[in-house]
Amino acid sequence: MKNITTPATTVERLPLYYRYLQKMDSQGVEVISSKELGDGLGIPSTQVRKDLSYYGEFGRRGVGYEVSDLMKNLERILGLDNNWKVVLVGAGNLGQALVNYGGFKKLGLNISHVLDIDTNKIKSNLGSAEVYPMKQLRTVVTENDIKIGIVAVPSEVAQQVADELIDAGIKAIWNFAPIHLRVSDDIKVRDEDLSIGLISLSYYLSN
Amino acid sequence: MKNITTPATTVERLPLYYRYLQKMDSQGVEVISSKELGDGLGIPSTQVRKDLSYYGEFGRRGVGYEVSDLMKNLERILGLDNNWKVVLVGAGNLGQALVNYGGFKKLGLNISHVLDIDTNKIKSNLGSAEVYPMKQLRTVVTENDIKIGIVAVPSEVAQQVADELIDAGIKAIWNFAPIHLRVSDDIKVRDEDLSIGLISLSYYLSN
DNA sequence: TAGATTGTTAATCGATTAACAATC
DNA sequence: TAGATTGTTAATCGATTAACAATC
Repeated sequence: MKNITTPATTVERLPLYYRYLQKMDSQGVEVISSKELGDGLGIPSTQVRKDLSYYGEFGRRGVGYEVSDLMKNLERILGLDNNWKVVLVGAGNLGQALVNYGGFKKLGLNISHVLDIDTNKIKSNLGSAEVYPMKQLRTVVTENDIKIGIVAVPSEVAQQVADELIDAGIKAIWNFAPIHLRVSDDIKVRDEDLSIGLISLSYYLSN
Repeated sequence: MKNITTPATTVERLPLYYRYLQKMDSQGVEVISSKELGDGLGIPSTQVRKDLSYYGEFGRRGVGYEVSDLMKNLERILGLDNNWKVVLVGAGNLGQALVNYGGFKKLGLNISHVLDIDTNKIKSNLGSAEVYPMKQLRTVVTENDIKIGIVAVPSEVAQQVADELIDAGIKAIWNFAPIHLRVSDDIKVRDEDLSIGLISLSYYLSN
């Protein structure tokens, strides 16, 4: 393993590997080859091996990868063993869907706190997350040492919410507002622009 | 304009251009340079020009791009003038959030029909979309000539739902289930795997 | 003409894939 | 040893960026 920078595309695939391993593990599979792993995800086996090689040598030649072992390694690599707390700002339709989305808990991630301007409007289907008014943003973030924030508010206020989150100590933002957030270099922003998916399908159907 | 295949990454950026132009247009801006457009989205001006150049020459040297003109061209390129009907399968939290997501209508796309196994469970906040039981999948798709389907059902049934949609005539699928759908080559699948976003933030915070 | 900005070429950078020695 | 599969190198492929002539 040389210390070359990992391609961004590799990072996107690691979660897929991890989740597929979870699935195989739950089915009692103990050893898996890069071919089997790749086939399950529509990814070439060469790419699976190459991706993993950025982080170490996890397999045995002639044999494959031990499922539980590779899972543990990926947990560490992806930082899932940190048990991050996550704060969600904006409890509209999308925000509520995210809180109730089952996929995160399995991954050691959970939306622990929810903020909204109108705490009354929030329906009670927010699972185990605690709900607070926007005013308490700073308190919630600092007292719980939260580093990850989700922005699910209207575009017009997204930049302001991001600024407040960063000011309170947030280091990574998952942004669902369809605007370009301006942040300093030490803050990681991940845009999840839902319109793009649907428009790109329209594009491919038309061309 | 030569006929080279357009990079997939370019297709992802076209919707961003289009939406930013809509915003500028609503603010009364009539002409915009690739620099201004790029700055608003965090994209280099060279890339903006290169992206557009795959489809034609839309600007005037020394001047820039006429906003309304470029918008019309992008509408055509993205196929937004087709006024696609879209069928959503799965009216859970996420499905409901998608139906109520305001961003699509502005783009000439709209979720016109919703399917779910349990029509009773569906709350009434599904806007103008019509709700049908799963049994009517084929009828809804064929009678309305729908080509785009959204899969927002649990992973266990996602492949089966996709198969049924394709069998009824759907050509493009927006898949929110975190599994790899197996489809023939003439079907376009766009995966929207929500876990990846959050996990990748965890990764970047840990490294 | 002087200044601005496009459209495009060529150079650079980054990601994927093929091939194969190493090794279980 | 024979068969299988990893880890890695080198070749290929694809995307971004710098530079600049064309032109308003």
